[in-house]
Amino acid sequence: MAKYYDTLLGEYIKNPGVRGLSLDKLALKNDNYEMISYDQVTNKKKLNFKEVELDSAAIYSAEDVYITNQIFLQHKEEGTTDIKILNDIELPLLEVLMNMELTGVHINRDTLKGIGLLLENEIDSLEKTIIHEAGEEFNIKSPKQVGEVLFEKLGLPKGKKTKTGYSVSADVLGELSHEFPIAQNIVDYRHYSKLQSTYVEGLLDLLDDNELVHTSYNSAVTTTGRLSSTKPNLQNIPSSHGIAGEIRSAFVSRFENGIIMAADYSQVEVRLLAIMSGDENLLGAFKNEIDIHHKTAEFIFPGSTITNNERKIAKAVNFGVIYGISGFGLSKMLGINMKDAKIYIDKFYENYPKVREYLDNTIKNCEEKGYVETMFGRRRYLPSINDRNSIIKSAANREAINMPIQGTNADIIKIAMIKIAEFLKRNSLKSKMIMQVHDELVFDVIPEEKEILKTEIKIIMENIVQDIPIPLKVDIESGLSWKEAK
DNA sequence: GCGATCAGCC
DNA sequence: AGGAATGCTGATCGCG
Repeated sequence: MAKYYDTLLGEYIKNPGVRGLSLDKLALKNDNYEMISYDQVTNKKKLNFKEVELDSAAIYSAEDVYITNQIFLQHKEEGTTDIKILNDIELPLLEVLMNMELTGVHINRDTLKGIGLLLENEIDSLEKTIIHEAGEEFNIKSPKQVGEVLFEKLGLPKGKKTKTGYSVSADVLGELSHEFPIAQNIVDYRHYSKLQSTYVEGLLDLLDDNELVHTSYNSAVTTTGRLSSTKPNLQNIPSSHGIAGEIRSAFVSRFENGIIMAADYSQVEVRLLAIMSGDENLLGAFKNEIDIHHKTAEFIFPGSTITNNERKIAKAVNFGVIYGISGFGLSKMLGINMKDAKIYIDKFYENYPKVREYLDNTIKNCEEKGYVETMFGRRRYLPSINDRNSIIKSAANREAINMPIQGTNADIIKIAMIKIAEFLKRNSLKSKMIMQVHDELVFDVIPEEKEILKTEIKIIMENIVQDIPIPLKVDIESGLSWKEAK
Protein backbone atom coordinates (compact mmCIF):
# COMPACT_ATOMS: atom_id res chain seq x y z
CA MET A 1 0.00 0.00 0.00
CA ALA A 2 1.40 3.33 -1.01
CA LYS A 3 1.92 5.99 1.64
CA TYR A 4 -0.47 8.29 -0.12
CA TYR A 5 -3.74 8.30 -2.04
CA ASP A 6 -4.78 10.37 -5.04
CA THR A 7 -8.46 11.04 -5.66
CA LEU A 8 -7.81 12.20 -9.22
CA LEU A 9 -6.11 8.90 -10.06
CA GLY A 10 -8.94 7.03 -8.36
CA GLU A 11 -11.51 8.76 -10.55
CA TYR A 12 -9.35 8.17 -13.64
CA ILE A 13 -8.97 4.46 -12.97
CA LYS A 14 -12.72 4.07 -12.45
CA ASN A 15 -13.44 5.53 -15.84
CA PRO A 16 -10.54 6.79 -17.95
CA GLY A 17 -11.43 9.28 -20.63
CA VAL A 18 -14.17 10.96 -18.64
CA ARG A 19 -13.84 14.68 -19.09
CA GLY A 20 -14.02 16.85 -16.02
CA LEU A 21 -12.27 15.17 -13.14
CA SER A 22 -11.60 18.51 -11.48
CA LEU A 23 -12.63 18.87 -7.85
CA ASP A 24 -15.40 21.35 -8.52
CA LYS A 25 -16.95 19.16 -11.21
CA LEU A 26 -16.77 16.05 -9.02
CA ALA A 27 -18.30 17.91 -6.06
CA LEU A 28 -21.15 19.06 -8.24
CA LYS A 29 -21.69 15.66 -9.82
CA ASN A 30 -21.40 13.54 -6.67
CA ASP A 31 -22.89 15.74 -3.98
CA ASN A 32 -24.56 18.50 -5.96
CA TYR A 33 -22.20 20.80 -4.09
CA GLU A 34 -21.17 24.05 -5.75
CA MET A 35 -17.64 25.01 -4.82
CA ILE A 36 -16.38 28.57 -4.60
CA SER A 37 -14.92 29.50 -7.98
CA TYR A 38 -11.62 31.29 -8.33
CA ASP A 39 -13.48 34.24 -9.87
CA GLN A 40 -15.64 34.46 -6.75
CA VAL A 41 -12.61 34.48 -4.48
CA THR A 42 -10.98 37.30 -6.42
CA ASN A 43 -14.19 39.18 -7.15
CA LYS A 44 -13.37 38.67 -10.83
CA LYS A 45 -10.22 40.71 -10.47
CA LYS A 46 -7.19 39.05 -12.00
CA LEU A 47 -5.37 38.34 -8.77
CA ASN A 48 -2.52 36.11 -7.84
CA PHE A 49 -3.55 33.73 -5.08
CA LYS A 50 -1.14 35.40 -2.65
CA GLU A 51 -2.98 38.67 -3.24
CA VAL A 52 -6.29 37.19 -2.13
CA GLU A 53 -7.50 38.31 1.27
CA LEU A 54 -6.52 35.75 3.90
CA ASP A 55 -9.99 34.96 5.25
CA SER A 56 -11.50 34.11 1.89
CA ALA A 57 -8.32 32.33 0.78
CA ALA A 58 -8.59 30.15 3.88
CA ILE A 59 -12.18 29.19 3.20
CA TYR A 60 -11.44 28.55 -0.45
CA SER A 61 -8.47 26.30 0.45
CA ALA A 62 -10.30 24.48 3.21
CA GLU A 63 -13.06 23.68 0.79
CA ASP A 64 -10.57 21.95 -1.51
CA VAL A 65 -9.30 19.87 1.39
CA TYR A 66 -12.80 19.05 2.56
CA ILE A 67 -14.03 17.95 -0.87
CA THR A 68 -10.91 15.89 -1.49
CA ASN A 69 -11.54 14.06 1.75
CA GLN A 70 -15.19 13.55 0.84
CA ILE A 71 -14.13 11.94 -2.42
CA PHE A 72 -11.58 9.80 -0.58
CA LEU A 73 -14.25 8.57 1.85
CA GLN A 74 -16.53 7.79 -1.05
CA HIS A 75 -13.73 5.91 -2.84
CA LYS A 76 -13.20 3.82 0.30
CA GLU A 77 -16.88 3.03 0.55
CA GLU A 78 -17.33 2.06 -3.08
CA GLY A 79 -14.09 0.06 -3.17
CA THR A 80 -12.17 2.30 -5.56
CA THR A 81 -9.27 2.47 -3.11
CA ASP A 82 -8.89 -1.32 -3.44
CA ILE A 83 -8.60 -1.42 -7.22
CA LYS A 84 -5.49 -3.44 -7.95
CA ILE A 85 -4.15 -1.44 -10.84
CA LEU A 86 -4.44 1.73 -8.77
CA ASN A 87 -2.46 0.32 -5.83
CA ASP A 88 0.01 -1.77 -7.83
CA ILE A 89 0.70 0.67 -10.63
CA GLU A 90 -0.73 4.19 -10.59
CA LEU A 91 -0.06 5.22 -6.99
CA PRO A 92 3.52 3.88 -6.78
CA LEU A 93 4.25 5.34 -10.23
CA LEU A 94 3.29 8.82 -9.07
CA GLU A 95 6.46 9.11 -7.03
CA VAL A 96 8.58 7.77 -9.89
CA LEU A 97 7.12 10.33 -12.28
CA MET A 98 7.64 13.13 -9.79
CA ASN A 99 11.31 12.23 -9.53
CA MET A 100 11.72 12.09 -13.30
CA GLU A 101 10.14 15.52 -13.63
CA LEU A 102 12.38 16.98 -10.93
CA THR A 103 15.48 15.31 -12.39
CA GLY A 104 14.84 16.86 -15.77
CA VAL A 105 16.47 16.23 -19.13
CA HIS A 106 19.72 17.89 -20.18
CA ILE A 107 19.59 19.61 -23.56
CA ASN A 108 22.58 21.39 -25.06
CA ARG A 109 21.51 24.96 -25.73
CA ASP A 110 24.21 25.66 -28.32
CA THR A 111 23.41 22.53 -30.31
CA LEU A 112 19.79 23.58 -30.45
CA LYS A 113 20.69 27.13 -31.46
CA GLY A 114 22.93 25.77 -34.22
CA ILE A 115 20.04 23.72 -35.61
CA GLY A 116 17.91 26.86 -35.36
CA LEU A 117 20.30 28.78 -37.60
CA LEU A 118 20.28 26.04 -40.23
CA LEU A 119 16.50 25.97 -40.16
CA GLU A 120 16.26 29.74 -40.43
CA ASN A 121 18.30 29.67 -43.65
CA GLU A 122 16.17 26.92 -45.16
CA ILE A 123 12.94 28.66 -44.18
CA ASP A 124 14.05 32.04 -45.59
CA SER A 125 15.12 30.62 -48.91
CA LEU A 126 12.03 28.46 -49.27
CA GLU A 127 9.82 31.42 -48.46
CA LYS A 128 11.42 33.48 -51.24
CA THR A 129 11.04 30.64 -53.72
CA ILE A 130 7.41 30.01 -52.81
CA ILE A 131 6.45 33.68 -53.01
CA HIS A 132 8.18 33.86 -56.39
CA GLU A 133 6.39 30.75 -57.66
CA ALA A 134 3.07 32.08 -56.39
CA GLY A 135 3.65 35.48 -57.94
CA GLU A 136 2.33 37.23 -54.84
CA GLU A 137 3.00 37.74 -51.14
CA PHE A 138 0.95 35.55 -48.84
CA ASN A 139 1.15 33.85 -45.46
CA ILE A 140 2.44 30.34 -46.11
CA LYS A 141 1.47 29.35 -42.58
CA SER A 142 -2.19 29.98 -43.33
CA PRO A 143 -3.94 26.94 -44.83
CA LYS A 144 -6.66 29.25 -46.08
CA GLN A 145 -4.24 31.45 -48.00
CA VAL A 146 -2.29 28.45 -49.32
CA GLY A 147 -5.55 27.06 -50.66
CA GLU A 148 -6.44 30.33 -52.36
CA VAL A 149 -3.04 30.60 -54.02
CA LEU A 150 -2.81 26.99 -55.16
CA PHE A 151 -6.39 26.25 -56.18
CA GLU A 152 -7.74 29.63 -57.20
CA LYS A 153 -4.84 31.73 -58.43
CA LEU A 154 -2.64 28.92 -59.85
CA GLY A 155 -5.54 26.58 -60.65
CA LEU A 156 -3.97 23.39 -59.33
CA PRO A 157 -6.30 20.35 -59.17
CA LYS A 158 -8.28 20.23 -55.94
CA GLY A 159 -8.19 17.16 -53.73
CA LYS A 160 -10.13 16.22 -50.63
CA LYS A 161 -12.23 18.70 -48.72
CA THR A 162 -12.23 19.84 -45.14
CA LYS A 163 -15.07 21.47 -43.21
CA THR A 164 -13.90 24.89 -44.30
CA GLY A 165 -12.57 24.33 -47.81
CA TYR A 166 -10.07 22.28 -49.75
CA SER A 167 -7.40 20.45 -47.82
CA VAL A 168 -3.79 21.55 -48.20
CA SER A 169 -2.34 18.86 -45.97
CA ALA A 170 0.98 17.15 -46.69
CA ASP A 171 -0.58 14.16 -48.44
CA VAL A 172 -2.64 16.39 -50.73
CA LEU A 173 0.39 18.54 -51.55
CA GLY A 174 2.50 15.39 -51.94
CA GLU A 175 0.21 14.26 -54.77
CA LEU A 176 0.76 17.58 -56.53
CA SER A 177 4.48 17.78 -55.88
CA HIS A 178 5.63 15.88 -58.97
CA GLU A 179 3.91 18.25 -61.32
CA PHE A 180 4.09 21.45 -59.26
CA PRO A 181 7.32 22.25 -57.39
CA ILE A 182 5.55 24.87 -55.25
CA ALA A 183 3.62 22.09 -53.52
CA GLN A 184 6.78 20.32 -52.40
CA ASN A 185 8.30 23.63 -51.33
CA ILE A 186 5.31 24.37 -49.11
CA VAL A 187 5.59 20.90 -47.54
CA ASP A 188 9.29 21.53 -46.87
CA TYR A 189 8.60 25.03 -45.55
CA ARG A 190 6.03 23.65 -43.12
CA HIS A 191 8.40 20.89 -42.04
CA TYR A 192 11.22 23.29 -41.21
CA SER A 193 8.84 25.79 -39.58
CA LYS A 194 7.44 23.01 -37.40
CA LEU A 195 10.93 22.03 -36.29
CA GLN A 196 11.85 25.64 -35.63
CA SER A 197 8.82 26.75 -33.65
CA THR A 198 7.92 23.57 -31.79
CA TYR A 199 11.28 21.97 -31.14
CA VAL A 200 14.04 24.60 -31.36
CA GLU A 201 12.23 27.66 -30.00
CA GLY A 202 9.83 25.62 -27.90
CA LEU A 203 12.56 23.71 -26.11
CA LEU A 204 14.86 26.73 -25.74
CA ASP A 205 12.03 28.61 -24.02
CA LEU A 206 11.70 25.85 -21.44
CA LEU A 207 15.39 25.26 -20.69
CA ASP A 208 16.38 26.33 -17.19
CA ASP A 209 19.72 27.76 -16.04
CA ASN A 210 21.21 24.28 -15.81
CA GLU A 211 20.15 23.46 -19.38
CA LEU A 212 17.47 21.13 -18.01
CA VAL A 213 13.85 20.81 -19.11
CA HIS A 214 11.30 19.53 -16.61
CA THR A 215 8.33 18.03 -18.42
CA SER A 216 5.00 17.25 -16.78
CA TYR A 217 3.84 13.68 -17.12
CA ASN A 218 0.09 13.48 -16.92
CA SER A 219 -1.11 10.11 -15.69
CA ALA A 220 -4.83 10.78 -15.83
CA VAL A 221 -5.68 11.88 -19.35
CA THR A 222 -5.48 9.05 -21.87
CA THR A 223 -8.26 6.54 -22.41
CA THR A 224 -5.87 3.60 -22.69
CA GLY A 225 -3.59 4.08 -19.69
CA ARG A 226 -0.73 5.69 -21.53
CA LEU A 227 1.05 8.69 -20.06
CA SER A 228 1.12 12.03 -21.79
CA SER A 229 3.76 14.73 -21.57
CA THR A 230 3.47 18.50 -21.71
CA LYS A 231 5.61 21.63 -21.44
CA PRO A 232 7.55 20.30 -23.17
CA ASN A 233 6.03 17.26 -24.76
CA LEU A 234 9.01 14.90 -24.73
CA GLN A 235 6.99 12.14 -26.35
CA ASN A 236 6.88 13.63 -29.83
CA ILE A 237 10.48 14.70 -30.40
CA PRO A 238 11.35 13.96 -34.05
CA SER A 239 13.03 10.61 -34.62
CA SER A 240 13.52 10.68 -38.38
CA HIS A 241 16.73 11.33 -40.28
CA GLY A 242 17.84 14.65 -41.72
CA ILE A 243 17.66 17.90 -39.80
CA ALA A 244 14.66 16.62 -37.83
CA GLY A 245 16.74 13.81 -36.41
CA GLU A 246 19.33 16.33 -35.27
CA ILE A 247 17.02 17.61 -32.53
CA ARG A 248 17.75 14.44 -30.58
CA SER A 249 21.48 15.11 -30.83
CA ALA A 250 20.93 18.01 -28.42
CA PHE A 251 19.66 15.59 -25.75
CA VAL A 252 22.87 14.76 -23.90
CA SER A 253 24.12 13.58 -20.52
CA ARG A 254 24.50 15.92 -17.55
CA PHE A 255 27.41 13.85 -16.25
CA GLU A 256 31.10 14.10 -17.03
CA ASN A 257 31.72 11.51 -19.78
CA GLY A 258 28.11 10.46 -19.31
CA ILE A 259 25.99 8.70 -21.88
CA ILE A 260 22.37 8.49 -22.90
CA MET A 261 20.91 4.98 -22.85
CA ALA A 262 17.60 4.04 -24.44
CA ALA A 263 15.78 0.78 -23.74
CA ASP A 264 12.83 0.00 -25.96
CA TYR A 265 10.38 -2.85 -26.17
CA SER A 266 10.79 -4.35 -29.62
CA GLN A 267 7.54 -4.83 -31.61
CA VAL A 268 5.74 -4.89 -28.31
CA GLU A 269 2.20 -4.32 -29.56
CA VAL A 270 2.38 -7.03 -32.22
CA ARG A 271 3.91 -9.37 -29.64
CA LEU A 272 1.04 -8.60 -27.29
CA LEU A 273 -1.45 -9.29 -30.08
CA ALA A 274 0.21 -12.68 -30.56
CA ILE A 275 0.13 -13.42 -26.83
CA MET A 276 -3.42 -12.23 -26.24
CA SER A 277 -4.86 -13.95 -29.30
CA GLY A 278 -2.79 -17.12 -28.95
CA ASP A 279 -2.43 -17.30 -32.71
CA GLU A 280 0.06 -20.05 -33.55
CA ASN A 281 1.40 -18.44 -36.72
CA LEU A 282 2.02 -15.09 -35.07
CA LEU A 283 3.53 -16.71 -31.97
CA GLY A 284 5.63 -19.00 -34.16
CA ALA A 285 7.15 -16.08 -35.99
CA PHE A 286 8.29 -14.51 -32.74
CA LYS A 287 9.45 -17.85 -31.33
CA ASN A 288 11.69 -18.33 -34.32
CA GLU A 289 12.76 -14.69 -34.28
CA ILE A 290 11.47 -14.14 -37.78
CA ASP A 291 10.99 -10.55 -38.97
CA ILE A 292 7.26 -10.23 -38.41
CA HIS A 293 6.64 -7.75 -41.21
CA HIS A 294 8.47 -10.01 -43.64
CA LYS A 295 6.41 -12.95 -42.46
CA THR A 296 3.13 -11.09 -43.02
CA ALA A 297 4.44 -9.97 -46.42
CA GLU A 298 4.96 -13.62 -47.39
CA PHE A 299 1.31 -14.30 -46.60
CA ILE A 300 0.06 -11.28 -48.50
CA PHE A 301 2.33 -11.77 -51.50
CA PRO A 302 2.76 -15.54 -51.74
CA GLY A 303 5.34 -17.09 -54.01
CA SER A 304 7.46 -14.03 -54.59
CA THR A 305 10.66 -12.70 -53.12
CA ILE A 306 9.58 -9.94 -50.79
CA THR A 307 10.52 -6.45 -51.93
CA ASN A 308 11.04 -3.48 -49.62
CA ASN A 309 7.73 -2.05 -50.71
CA GLU A 310 5.91 -5.28 -50.00
CA ARG A 311 7.42 -5.38 -46.52
CA LYS A 312 6.31 -1.78 -46.00
CA ILE A 313 2.75 -2.70 -46.95
CA ALA A 314 2.84 -5.69 -44.60
CA LYS A 315 4.09 -3.49 -41.79
CA ALA A 316 1.19 -1.10 -42.33
CA VAL A 317 -1.20 -4.06 -42.26
CA ASN A 318 0.30 -5.37 -39.01
CA PHE A 319 -0.10 -2.02 -37.33
CA GLY A 320 -3.43 -1.42 -38.99
CA VAL A 321 -4.89 -4.52 -37.40
CA ILE A 322 -3.90 -3.24 -33.96
CA TYR A 323 -5.64 0.04 -34.74
CA GLY A 324 -8.77 -1.75 -35.99
CA ILE A 325 -8.22 -0.68 -39.57
CA SER A 326 -10.66 -0.70 -42.46
CA GLY A 327 -9.87 -1.29 -46.11
CA PHE A 328 -10.40 2.39 -46.77
CA GLY A 329 -8.05 3.43 -43.98
CA LEU A 330 -5.28 1.20 -45.26
CA SER A 331 -5.74 2.28 -48.86
CA LYS A 332 -5.48 5.91 -47.84
CA MET A 333 -2.47 5.22 -45.67
CA LEU A 334 -0.61 3.43 -48.44
CA GLY A 335 -2.00 5.33 -51.42
CA ILE A 336 -3.33 2.13 -53.00
CA ASN A 337 -6.81 1.23 -54.18
CA MET A 338 -9.39 -0.06 -51.77
CA LYS A 339 -9.79 -3.45 -53.43
CA ASP A 340 -6.12 -4.32 -52.92
CA ALA A 341 -6.21 -3.01 -49.37
CA LYS A 342 -9.14 -5.29 -48.60
CA ILE A 343 -7.34 -8.27 -50.10
CA TYR A 344 -4.29 -7.61 -47.93
CA ILE A 345 -6.36 -7.42 -44.77
CA ASP A 346 -8.25 -10.59 -45.69
CA LYS A 347 -4.96 -12.37 -46.32
CA PHE A 348 -3.75 -11.28 -42.92
CA TYR A 349 -6.77 -12.73 -41.14
CA GLU A 350 -6.69 -15.88 -43.27
CA ASN A 351 -3.17 -16.62 -42.12
CA TYR A 352 -3.53 -15.49 -38.53
CA PRO A 353 -6.99 -17.00 -37.89
CA LYS A 354 -6.93 -16.71 -34.12
CA VAL A 355 -6.27 -13.00 -34.36
CA ARG A 356 -9.59 -12.54 -36.08
CA GLU A 357 -11.25 -14.79 -33.52
CA TYR A 358 -9.69 -12.81 -30.68
CA LEU A 359 -10.70 -9.43 -32.12
CA ASP A 360 -14.27 -10.64 -32.76
CA ASN A 361 -14.47 -11.89 -29.20
CA THR A 362 -13.09 -8.62 -27.85
CA ILE A 363 -15.88 -6.69 -29.55
CA LYS A 364 -18.56 -9.21 -28.56
CA ASN A 365 -17.40 -9.13 -24.97
CA CYS A 366 -17.45 -5.37 -24.97
CA GLU A 367 -20.98 -5.31 -26.36
CA GLU A 368 -22.10 -7.50 -23.47
CA LYS A 369 -20.14 -5.99 -20.60
CA GLY A 370 -19.79 -2.41 -21.80
CA TYR A 371 -16.06 -2.33 -21.26
CA VAL A 372 -12.75 -3.78 -22.44
CA GLU A 373 -9.71 -4.39 -20.26
CA THR A 374 -5.98 -5.01 -20.34
CA MET A 375 -4.11 -8.12 -19.18
CA PHE A 376 -3.66 -6.37 -15.85
CA GLY A 377 -7.32 -5.41 -15.46
CA ARG A 378 -7.24 -1.74 -16.48
CA ARG A 379 -10.70 -0.98 -17.87
CA ARG A 380 -12.12 1.32 -20.46
CA TYR A 381 -15.90 1.72 -20.71
CA LEU A 382 -17.27 2.12 -24.22
CA PRO A 383 -21.00 2.83 -24.09
CA SER A 384 -21.04 3.63 -27.82
CA ILE A 385 -20.16 -0.01 -28.62
CA ASN A 386 -23.90 -0.64 -28.97
CA ASP A 387 -24.72 2.55 -30.85
CA ARG A 388 -27.04 2.20 -33.84
CA ASN A 389 -25.10 4.79 -35.81
CA SER A 390 -22.63 2.74 -37.81
CA ILE A 391 -19.93 5.40 -37.80
CA ILE A 392 -20.04 5.67 -34.03
CA LYS A 393 -20.24 1.90 -33.71
CA SER A 394 -17.18 1.39 -35.95
CA ALA A 395 -15.20 3.96 -34.00
CA ALA A 396 -16.08 2.12 -30.78
CA ASN A 397 -15.04 -1.18 -32.36
CA ARG A 398 -11.63 0.25 -33.20
CA GLU A 399 -11.23 1.65 -29.71
CA ALA A 400 -12.26 -1.70 -28.22
CA ILE A 401 -9.65 -3.49 -30.31
CA ASN A 402 -6.85 -1.05 -29.65
CA MET A 403 -7.25 -0.39 -25.93
CA PRO A 404 -6.37 -3.83 -24.53
CA ILE A 405 -3.18 -3.90 -26.60
CA GLN A 406 -2.05 -0.30 -26.15
CA GLY A 407 -3.20 -0.40 -22.52
CA THR A 408 -1.37 -3.63 -21.69
CA ASN A 409 1.77 -2.09 -23.16
CA ALA A 410 1.19 0.94 -20.91
CA ASP A 411 0.71 -1.29 -17.84
CA ILE A 412 3.90 -3.20 -18.59
CA ILE A 413 6.16 -0.20 -19.03
CA LYS A 414 4.70 1.49 -15.95
CA ILE A 415 5.48 -1.58 -13.83
CA ALA A 416 8.96 -1.64 -15.35
CA MET A 417 9.45 2.01 -14.38
CA ILE A 418 8.50 1.30 -10.77
CA LYS A 419 10.86 -1.67 -10.60
CA ILE A 420 13.73 0.17 -12.27
CA ALA A 421 13.32 3.12 -9.92
CA GLU A 422 13.47 0.67 -6.99
CA PHE A 423 16.56 -0.97 -8.45
CA LEU A 424 18.37 2.36 -8.92
CA LYS A 425 17.51 3.40 -5.37
CA ARG A 426 18.34 0.08 -3.72
CA ASN A 427 21.80 0.10 -5.27
CA SER A 428 22.39 3.83 -4.70
CA LEU A 429 23.13 4.30 -8.38
CA LYS A 430 23.76 7.82 -9.63
CA SER A 431 22.37 7.32 -13.12
CA LYS A 432 18.88 8.70 -13.72
CA MET A 433 15.76 7.52 -15.49
CA ILE A 434 14.79 10.66 -17.44
CA MET A 435 12.11 9.91 -20.05
CA GLN A 436 9.31 7.55 -21.05
CA VAL A 437 8.05 7.43 -24.63
CA HIS A 438 5.33 4.76 -24.54
CA ASP A 439 7.53 1.75 -25.27
CA GLU A 440 10.91 3.28 -24.55
CA LEU A 441 12.72 4.36 -21.39
CA VAL A 442 15.66 6.75 -21.54
CA PHE A 443 18.43 7.04 -18.96
CA ASP A 444 21.20 9.51 -18.22
CA VAL A 445 24.07 7.24 -17.25
CA ILE A 446 27.44 7.71 -15.59
CA PRO A 447 30.16 5.68 -17.35
CA GLU A 448 30.90 3.34 -14.41
CA GLU A 449 27.27 2.25 -14.25
CA LYS A 450 26.76 1.59 -17.92
CA GLU A 451 27.21 -2.18 -17.88
CA ILE A 452 25.18 -2.95 -14.77
CA LEU A 453 22.34 -0.74 -15.99
CA LYS A 454 22.31 -2.32 -19.39
CA THR A 455 22.13 -5.81 -17.90
CA GLU A 456 19.63 -5.12 -15.15
CA ILE A 457 17.25 -2.89 -17.06
CA LYS A 458 16.92 -5.50 -19.77
CA ILE A 459 16.20 -8.23 -17.23
CA ILE A 460 13.62 -6.14 -15.40
CA MET A 461 11.80 -4.98 -18.53
CA GLU A 462 11.72 -8.38 -20.20
CA ASN A 463 10.35 -10.14 -17.12
CA ILE A 464 7.38 -7.98 -16.21
CA VAL A 465 4.88 -10.48 -17.58
CA GLN A 466 5.14 -14.07 -16.38
CA ASP A 467 3.94 -17.26 -18.03
CA ILE A 468 3.74 -16.06 -21.60
CA PRO A 469 4.38 -18.22 -24.67
CA ILE A 470 6.91 -15.81 -26.19
CA PRO A 471 9.22 -13.41 -24.37
CA LEU A 472 9.07 -9.66 -24.52
CA LYS A 473 12.22 -8.33 -26.16
CA VAL A 474 14.07 -5.18 -25.15
CA ASP A 475 16.74 -3.48 -27.24
CA ILE A 476 19.20 -1.27 -25.41
CA GLU A 477 21.44 1.22 -27.18
CA SER A 478 23.59 4.03 -25.89
CA GLY A 479 25.64 6.95 -27.13
CA LEU A 480 26.63 10.52 -26.46
CA SER A 481 23.16 11.77 -27.28
CA TRP A 482 19.61 10.47 -27.60
CA LYS A 483 20.13 10.44 -31.35
CA GLU A 484 23.05 8.04 -30.99
CA ALA A 485 21.21 5.84 -28.53
CA LYS A 486 19.28 3.99 -31.18
C1' DG B 1 -10.96 32.47 -26.20
C1' DC B 2 -11.72 28.69 -29.19
C1' DG B 3 -12.42 25.65 -33.18
C1' DA B 4 -10.03 24.16 -37.21
C1' DT B 5 -5.97 22.68 -39.55
C1' DC B 6 -1.68 20.91 -39.75
C1' DA B 7 2.23 18.15 -38.04
C1' DG B 8 5.36 15.77 -34.62
C1' DC B 9 5.61 10.69 -32.04
C1' DC B 10 3.97 5.74 -30.61
C1' DA C 1 -25.05 4.50 -48.45
C1' DG C 2 -21.39 6.69 -46.38
C1' DG C 3 -17.39 7.09 -43.62
C1' DA C 4 -13.28 5.39 -42.48
C1' DA C 5 -6.52 4.18 -38.30
C1' DT C 6 -5.23 3.84 -31.82
C1' DG C 7 -3.47 7.32 -28.45
C1' DC C 8 -1.50 12.10 -27.54
C1' DT C 9 0.39 17.93 -27.58
C1' DG C 10 1.65 22.28 -29.82
C1' DA C 11 1.82 26.13 -33.20
C1' DT C 12 -0.76 28.95 -35.93
C1' DC C 13 -4.63 31.09 -38.14
C1' DG C 14 -8.76 33.47 -38.11
C1' DC C 15 -13.42 34.16 -36.45
C1' DG C 16 -16.07 36.28 -32.79
